[in-house]
Amino acid sequence: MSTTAPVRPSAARERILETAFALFYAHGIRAVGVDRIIAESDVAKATFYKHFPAKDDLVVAYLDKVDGVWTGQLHEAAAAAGPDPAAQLVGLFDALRASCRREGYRGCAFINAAAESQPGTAVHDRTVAHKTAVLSWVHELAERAGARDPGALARTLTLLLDGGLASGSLDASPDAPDAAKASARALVDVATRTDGRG
Amino acid sequence: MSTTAPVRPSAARERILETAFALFYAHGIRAVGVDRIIAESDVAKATFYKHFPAKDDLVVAYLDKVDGVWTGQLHEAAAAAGPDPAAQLVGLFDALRASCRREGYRGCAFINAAAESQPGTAVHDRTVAHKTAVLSWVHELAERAGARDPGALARTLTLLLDGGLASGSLDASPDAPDAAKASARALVDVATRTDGRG
DNA sequence: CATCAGATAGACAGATCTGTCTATCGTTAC
DNA sequence: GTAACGATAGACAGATCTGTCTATCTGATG
Repeated sequence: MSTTAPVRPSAARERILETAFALFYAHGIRAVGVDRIIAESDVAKATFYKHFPAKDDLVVAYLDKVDGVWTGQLHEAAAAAGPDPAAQLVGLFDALRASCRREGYRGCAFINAAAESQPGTAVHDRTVAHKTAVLSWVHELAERAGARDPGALARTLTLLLDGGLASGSLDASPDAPDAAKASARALVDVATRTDGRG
Repeated sequence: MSTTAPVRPSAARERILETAFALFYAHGIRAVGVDRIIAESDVAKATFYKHFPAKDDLVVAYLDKVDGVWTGQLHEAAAAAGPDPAAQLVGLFDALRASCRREGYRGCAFINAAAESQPGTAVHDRTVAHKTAVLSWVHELAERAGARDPGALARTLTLLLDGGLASGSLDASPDAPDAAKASARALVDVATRTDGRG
């Protein structure tokens, strides 16, 4: 029993973060007060402010958590497409489809957070950092796929991805992710063709 | 002088809407209180609530205004590309580039509003209505361009557009709109090619 | 047993938010 | 001139928000 003691990142903190994860995403950041998070995570107010001195600290931690989850899904979807980098560039769009189909889907948490924050703040910076990381990961994939212009291909694919994420919650029809994937396939194909007909 | 009397949509109302337009877009909807709008538009509180019984009514009017402006820019950019519908489908992306370059650009007002509202509310519905209208306009253009699958092409192009709008404010580099336009050209080309090689 | 860190409950302060209400002032129309 | 209307200034209510603080409890470690 005492074996797992050293690794205990505070159950209360974990509960707060879990509650914030659900509430911030479902209702927006400003719409959810710390009082509600405190109540729903069964935590004392002093405990909350001990772990997160200000609400924005919690928001950044929330974005860190979303980053971990979403990046993981992206990588898994890419890996599931097999070893070929070009196929992975297409396969990652399966993560988009899965997300959009999820109950309570409400768009990209980062774009949403950016909509509620100002440039120069820690929250906004965290959003930019996430988008930059995704772009550079796709870029690397595009390079390994042998794209003629990996930068342009990566840019286009992330645009499609962001568009799908953003409009996925504004659109009843579920064909947006499919359209995104189909276009991604066409664009990857054109960008990696070697016969010069691209 | 009495000639223009019948058409006087209240100067105070216009001032309120103008102020809301600037503040809501720059700071987000929840971040701007009605008190601030009242103060900066030099209007009495009773006047404000006479024209907009609740804040949400002003938000919807704000989105109406944005819709008018943005749709106009979109149509103008398309028209500037000439009479060919296929060229217009590509040309409309010039509106994206112009928007992203504008000082104080902070993404798509509709996506931002959706991030701060709940499905089922008037504000959220207004956002969906805008996106639907843009999609059907692009769809019509795609049909006139003779696309094999106008629905798929329209969907893809609006995804690119939304992606550009959403990430335009999260990205220091200004090449996103150019990449979107280049991809749009490639996709339109493939979708309207008649030699069956698409 | 003693100590100390982390958690708890909740009062409190100060700001801010939406929305209501009263009382007054000009201007226009009849 | 007078009635009606739009606008003004600003007090007010009631809720909610972030953040602080005190006092107490619990459980593990020395």
